Amino acid sequence: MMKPNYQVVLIDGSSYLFRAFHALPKLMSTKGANTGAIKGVIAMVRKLMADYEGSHIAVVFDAKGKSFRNDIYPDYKANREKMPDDLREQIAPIQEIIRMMGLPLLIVDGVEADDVIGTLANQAAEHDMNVLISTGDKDMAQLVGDHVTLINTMTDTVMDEDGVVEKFGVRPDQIIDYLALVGDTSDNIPGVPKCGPKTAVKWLTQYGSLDEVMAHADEVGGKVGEYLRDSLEHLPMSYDLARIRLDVELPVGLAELNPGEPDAAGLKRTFTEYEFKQWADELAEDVASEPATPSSYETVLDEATLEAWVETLSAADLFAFDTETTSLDYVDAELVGLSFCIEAGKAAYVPVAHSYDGAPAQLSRDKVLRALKPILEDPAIGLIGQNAKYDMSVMSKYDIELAGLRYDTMLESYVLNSIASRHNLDDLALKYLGISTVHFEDIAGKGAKQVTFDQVPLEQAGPYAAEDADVAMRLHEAIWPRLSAVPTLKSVFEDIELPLVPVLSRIERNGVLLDADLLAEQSRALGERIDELQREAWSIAGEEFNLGSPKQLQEILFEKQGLPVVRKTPKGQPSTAENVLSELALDYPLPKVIMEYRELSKLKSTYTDQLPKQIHESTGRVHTSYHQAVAATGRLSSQDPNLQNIPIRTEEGRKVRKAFIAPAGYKLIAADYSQIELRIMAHLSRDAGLTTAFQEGEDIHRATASEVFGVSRDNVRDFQRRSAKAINFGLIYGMSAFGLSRQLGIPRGDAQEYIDRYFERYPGVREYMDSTRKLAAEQGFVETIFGRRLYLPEITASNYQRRQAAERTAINAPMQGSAADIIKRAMIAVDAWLGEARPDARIIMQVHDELVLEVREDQVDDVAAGLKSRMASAADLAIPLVVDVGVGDNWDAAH
DNA sequence: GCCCACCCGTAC
DNA sequence: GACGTACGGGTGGGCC
Repeated sequence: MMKPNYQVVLIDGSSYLFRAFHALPKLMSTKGANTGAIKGVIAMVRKLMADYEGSHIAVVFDAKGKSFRNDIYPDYKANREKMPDDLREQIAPIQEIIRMMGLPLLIVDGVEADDVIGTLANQAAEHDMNVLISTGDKDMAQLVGDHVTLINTMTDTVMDEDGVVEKFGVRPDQIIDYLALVGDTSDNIPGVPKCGPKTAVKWLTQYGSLDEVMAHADEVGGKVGEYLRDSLEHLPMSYDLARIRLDVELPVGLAELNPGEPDAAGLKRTFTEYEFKQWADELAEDVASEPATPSSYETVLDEATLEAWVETLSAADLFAFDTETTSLDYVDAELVGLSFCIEAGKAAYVPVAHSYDGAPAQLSRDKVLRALKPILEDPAIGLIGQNAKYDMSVMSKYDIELAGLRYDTMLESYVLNSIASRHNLDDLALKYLGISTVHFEDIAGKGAKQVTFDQVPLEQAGPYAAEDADVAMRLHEAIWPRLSAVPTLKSVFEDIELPLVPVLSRIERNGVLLDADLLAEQSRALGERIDELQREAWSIAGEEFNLGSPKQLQEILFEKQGLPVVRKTPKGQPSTAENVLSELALDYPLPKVIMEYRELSKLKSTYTDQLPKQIHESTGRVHTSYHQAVAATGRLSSQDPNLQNIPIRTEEGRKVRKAFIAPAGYKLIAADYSQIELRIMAHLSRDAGLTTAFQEGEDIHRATASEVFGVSRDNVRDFQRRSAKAINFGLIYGMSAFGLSRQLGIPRGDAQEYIDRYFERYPGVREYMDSTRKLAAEQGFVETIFGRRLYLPEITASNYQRRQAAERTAINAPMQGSAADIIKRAMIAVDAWLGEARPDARIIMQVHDELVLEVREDQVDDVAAGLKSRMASAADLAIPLVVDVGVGDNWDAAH
């Protein structure tokens, strides 16, 4: 597409400031300066300068302090949160750099950036000049017209008049009306309640303008019609607030908005200071910036082309690889096509099973796989994937074991910064490459209309699939240098996360055998008891209601029966949570019934009803998905079904585990780390008392109770041990006296006393906690024993609550994360040991501190011993790691 | 019927 | 509000 000629380019610096800050990864220079937003904003400005060289150009920022809109409406932007400090400190450097780049920088008191841009655009349009406004702010759509176009430089999307209609459903000249009706929570502009985008468009389409909508307010039916009539009074004000001014007084004219000579030395100094190495280097060598790599995507339909690609890939050291299939579920997924990228911009899609009407002839799947198998199974040819576990699982169905996996961009992003973003391809592409990719839903549809990939026409499927591989390649190139620059992160990636991928793929594919008949019987029994409880509850309440509805229950308990409100939910509703009910149960009959009802209906709906449905017909087993890039601390998570929250604490719940069984001739072995997080706390803090207790193999809660309550080990009472246990767990979670008092049902003062005495007896722990908080605040992250990082952007938040939450995470993450690192290392070691030498023993589950294996009976002793020793030696700590091992015909029995 | 927020509860 | 990390079911409201 030809770029129209824009004589004027106006950049909305303020809108990008916030978006860059929130959307891009937080960066910090080694001197501790936050630089993520600086880099993001400057990158965009540079790009615009390069793309529109020769135009009048200006960068506009909001002025500090209030604008004229506050005079119209004192609450304008009133509920906006204070700007985070780590963003505020980046504003001055950004503006300084823009000045040094020689760009006109406009900040006008009393008005906002929007109004300055509106005024300049208006002046330019009057002179028949074409204006490009670079902004991330949707409100600017009202300025679009013959001469004015918007571009979002973060997503590279351009919006002209048709684009506005497409995005909003109304014309640019209706945007102010639209904004007035919808309102804006972030600016605190009131609209019409319950009137969202859809309703606003409907009205404006029908009546044409806000004035006409207001004139016909009486015709609008329903609840929302009432709201509209209630809003008539303030709507003109909302319109006025949303309206960008086109006539503000400016200190400079259009003609003066020309780029001047950049201050190269200043830029070099500044870029170096903030460690924007590439930009600094460019200045030195004065190298013209490289043009973006043009993309060349190919859809492979004939043997000769396939052969050419086979040759290229065979000779490659590294290429990116992706599969397209019929399902997100790796068990059911059938291969539809494969894509490869040999270098950024150069990729191919090989379709093998597109079967829509009129699909062109494709190479047969067998033939293609036969040609590719030697490449994919060659450990010397490196592969880059994005969530490669999925591709690995799919390919294994076709008897191809991916052998050369070197990089997985999802895991690279996760290890680099686990919380900065979601780690899917589309989000990463936007974040690290600044490009908006074709989304699956764009070509396959969504909801009920979604089709499987084999039904997507090749014209769309080819570029989409090739792009996936291309983007994986580019992402790797963008992320890896940053990841490998930190040795501990590089090692977490290379020694833990990447080797874990094939292990997890195997565990998932192994699956777990369930006794469906037993679960059905449990469901039946639970159903009976649930019916009884429901009748009982109705009889006590004197009316029928839905026991599963907290809303209805709250009415019955607190309004009709007049029970005291113990605690409220965050939304201000009287809480009916378990601990509230158990308190009320002391004095009233209904809560106890509800409690049992809740317990049993949870078991039935979540477990005994649900699990049998998840058994795959093809394997007769359930196959969970372990997610490796979800939990911020480094833990795995498990989904569809979640096998990491199967009940164990109550007798009733525990029965579910009897349905997790070993096949005939096999046993289950369950091995779990004993007190691993407390042991890690002992290791990290090197507290003498704690260390000794573990070294001598004491019951740690008993030992703690003995210290805290000043009694001998033999005289620890039951409640003392229970309290000590609560303290120990609380420590891991960064607990407060309030939390402990609530947990134990004791006065807060007593809880504080326990905590004080704990720290007296274990001073090393207190020092560790203090230094961890301090270090977290200084460096902005905490680390596990193996150097995995968790960033804590809110550790310096001015909001007390948020800061406290970040501090608790800072305490918890090194322990939880180190435990995760350790069991991951153990999984890799155990998997390697089992390898091909022990085909009748396999890992089938991981539950954070526990591994479950399925082992042929005659090998149980050997495997149990090997498992135990490998888990125990997965880390070398100051105290021993203890592993408890159990064997049984089912998971319950194996404990 | 689909989507989402909310409440609640399960695990470690 | 007050103890960290997850996943998921049911309800109920809004929307199409």
